[in-house]
Amino acid sequence: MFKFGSEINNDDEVIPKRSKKQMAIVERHRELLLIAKDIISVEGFHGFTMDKLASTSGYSKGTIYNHFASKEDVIVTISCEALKTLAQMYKKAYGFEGGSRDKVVALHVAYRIFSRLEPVLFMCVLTSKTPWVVEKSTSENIEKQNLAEEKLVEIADKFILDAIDVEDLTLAATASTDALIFANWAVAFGSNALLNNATNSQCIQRIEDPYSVLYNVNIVLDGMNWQPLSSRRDYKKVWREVEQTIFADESAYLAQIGR
Amino acid sequence: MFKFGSEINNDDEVIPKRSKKQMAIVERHRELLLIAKDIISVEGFHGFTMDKLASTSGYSKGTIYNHFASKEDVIVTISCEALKTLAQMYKKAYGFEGGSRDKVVALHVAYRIFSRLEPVLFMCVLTSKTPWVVEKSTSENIEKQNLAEEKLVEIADKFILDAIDVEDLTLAATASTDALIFANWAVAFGSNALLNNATNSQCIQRIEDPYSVLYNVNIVLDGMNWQPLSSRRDYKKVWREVEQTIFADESAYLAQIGR
DNA sequence: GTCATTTTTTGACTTTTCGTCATTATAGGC
DNA sequence: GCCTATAATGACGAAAAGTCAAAAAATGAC
Repeated sequence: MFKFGSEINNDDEVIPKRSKKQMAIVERHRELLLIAKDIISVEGFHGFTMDKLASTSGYSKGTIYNHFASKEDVIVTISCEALKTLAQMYKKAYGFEGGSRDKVVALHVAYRIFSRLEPVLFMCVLTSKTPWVVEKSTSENIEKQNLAEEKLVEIADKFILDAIDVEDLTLAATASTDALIFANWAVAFGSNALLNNATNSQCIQRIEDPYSVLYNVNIVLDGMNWQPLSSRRDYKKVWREVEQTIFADESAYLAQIGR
Repeated sequence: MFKFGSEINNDDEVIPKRSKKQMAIVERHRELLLIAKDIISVEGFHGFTMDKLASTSGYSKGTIYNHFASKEDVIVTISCEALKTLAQMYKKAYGFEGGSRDKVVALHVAYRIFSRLEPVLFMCVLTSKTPWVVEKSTSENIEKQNLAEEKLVEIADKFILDAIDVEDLTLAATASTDALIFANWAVAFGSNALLNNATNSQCIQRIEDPYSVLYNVNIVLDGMNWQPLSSRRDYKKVWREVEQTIFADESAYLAQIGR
């Protein structure tokens, strides 16, 4: 469904001239990430070993280690690509026809769909934030991940600036757009992380509502006084509309595999 | 500062009769967890090995494995104890003299202080939610962790029920207390996880406000329409008051070590 | 096309650490 | 003081991470 590092024709990725050989290396890099993802999804993080990655891909261990500094580095790299994929989905959400708040809802739909569509990628992002992984990755890779994260923040920024522009949202003197992004990010990250992982928690089982993320999002956006408030507009409908228009393929696929 | 599993005289822990030998085992269990925490805090999750735990504690490897099924099991057990410690802090927060919303602020102060005071414990909770760890722990231990989590939820429930009682908060027909707990939990979990881990994120660096968690909490509580709204009461002051009264010792300690 | 040079690949090897288990030690009842 | 159940030990096997000298392949000058 998603291709790692597929070079979408957007201005924010400068593609340097590469020799045929270097192209092959880049190609293999992608291939390896894809295989790694598959192994993780079938055998878990522990079942995923560098030996397995080597034997499954058909390359030798040394070659694998030419691409990645460590096993953990593979995880961080996957997380980077995941963030790039997410960025694409955010851009798509930005294109949703609707009010400024509708668009933010679309953004959260994108995040939720992503987390269900690619649980392994989502887990990689989560796991990459863990010292267990950070401790063993190269600083360059961590840097790359931060950059990818920053791009995501930039996109999120546009949603907020637009809302301020059309006066659906007023920035309090004390708050920055960063603070608002942070609030959205925190609630989305927290909600999705808990929903995807703490599924054996009684509290979360009791909710079992497909719109529980939306409830939290509504609370946060109402709290920001982002117009129109949830009492005056049916955001469940908006959520569904987003699912059925710009993310129709993804939603259909999710429904089909029953997730 | 905190003792693992210190048997506080509360009704929710039944202490069965134990022989002297069994007492010694329980005692050692605590000792081992404390040592494990120290190793992790100094050498990280990778520097923490079962051999090191054995040699540092002076016990043999076999004995260590009598206590814990695996390395990951140690993490989950620490996380359990962390949740119990947190529960104590939540109870303390519940005792804060003030309105229902003041108390919730106290609850979030507790969470924030805990995450700064015991970053390793906090990381263990986060890491325990990761498949990397879950995959390798015994199901009993995971069950224990869920139970500990559920107790936390029970305490949180009281804050909300009280607020409904005094009509500071009205439960919408669609929402359950679980949903409200989930919203608070998600924002607290997300905010603290991101603040503690994504410190190299530009977006988060730009915030650098000690009250950024409070901003998010205010947004969420305002969004729930929890009275009095943040526009009508200075919750920064409440936050400070909580820090300086019921968590005075912890705050002083944090200030002292500059964290 | 060929040879020299650079780059890449390989997989055997070392190291590390997890987890096991047969053996040894100990505590406590009689 | 003896006996049995329980716990402790650490040598050992297995698994996986990570390394590196040697082999192979690509490149480019002539």
